[in-house]
Amino acid sequence: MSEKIIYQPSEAELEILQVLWQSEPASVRTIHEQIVESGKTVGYTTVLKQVQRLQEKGVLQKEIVEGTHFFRTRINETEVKGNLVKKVMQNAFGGSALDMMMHALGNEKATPEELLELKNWLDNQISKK
Amino acid sequence: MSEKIIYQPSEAELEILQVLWQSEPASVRTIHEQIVESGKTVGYTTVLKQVQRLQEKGVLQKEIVEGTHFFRTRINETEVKGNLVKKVMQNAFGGSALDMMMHALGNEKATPEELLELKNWLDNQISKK
DNA sequence: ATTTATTTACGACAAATGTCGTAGATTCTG
DNA sequence: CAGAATCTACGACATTTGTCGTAAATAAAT
Repeated sequence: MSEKIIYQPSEAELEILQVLWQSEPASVRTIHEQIVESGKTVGYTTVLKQVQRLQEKGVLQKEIVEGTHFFRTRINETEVKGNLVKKVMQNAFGGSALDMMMHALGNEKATPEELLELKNWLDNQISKK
Repeated sequence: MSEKIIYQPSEAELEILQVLWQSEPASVRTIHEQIVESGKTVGYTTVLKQVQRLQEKGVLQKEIVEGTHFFRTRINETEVKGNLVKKVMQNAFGGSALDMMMHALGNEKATPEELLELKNWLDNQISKK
C-alpha cells in the first residue's frame, strides 16, 4: 500500500500548527500573538521564519488576500497528532498502550473525572464490536 | 519545591537507554549489538559516540572493570518515560489523557485484549480511592 | 615479544532547530 | 504624497543530533 507520509513537526512547529488547526487561515501576526498569549516568549521574526520553513516544506500553504499573507495547513491534525503519540508509544513503550497510559497517568496525576471519561470511552470501544 | 530535572533523551539516546535499563551495566559492544539486533543499522562508533555524549551529560556512568568499560544509567526509567509521554500529552493534546488515548488507539488499531487490559487497569485505578 | 584484533578518544560533517537582526517592500496615516 | 508603521525576505548563528572515519591505546593471540 502507499505509505502516506505524515509530517512529524518539531515542538516550535507544532505550536504554529496548533494555532492554525484552531483558526485557519491566519496571518503570521495572529499566529505570533496566539503563541505569545499561550505563555511562550518568542520574537515575531522567529515565528515568521518557522512559518516560512513550514511552507517550504509543503506543510503550510500561503494565500495572499488583499496584500495580507494568510496561511493554512496542508496536513491533517488527527493524523499528525496520532502519529506523534504513536511514535512515543512505539519508541518508549514498545507499542504498549497500557504501558504508555500507566506512565502518563500513573502517580495520582489524573483527576477522577478524567479517569472516568477514559473508562467510559474504553467501555464504549470494547462494547461496540 | 525543587523541580527535579528529568532528562529528555533523543531517539537514538533512548535506544541506548532502553538497552541499559534492560541489562545494566553493559559495554558499548553489547549495546551496539542489541540495537542492531532490534533492527536498526548503525555503526559501532556511532553508538560509542552517543554513549560518550550521554556520559558527558551525566546521564550515564562509566565503570571500568578489568579493562572493560561498562555503562549504567543514572536516570530513572519510569520518570524519563513518563516525562516523554507527558510532554506529548501536553504539547499535542493540551494535557488531555483521553484525547491522547483516542489518538493512540483510535481507528481499530488496538487489540481487544489490550483494550481490556487498559479497562481493567483503569477500573482498578478508579476503585482504589 | 610481535602481530593482530578490539576499543576508545577525537574530530568532522551535514542536517535540523530555534532564534534573531537587518534591510527592503508594502501598507497605512495624516 | 511623504513619513511612519508593519511585513516579508534573507541571511546568520549557536545548538543539538545522527553518523562516521581515523588514529591512538589496549587487550588478545600466536
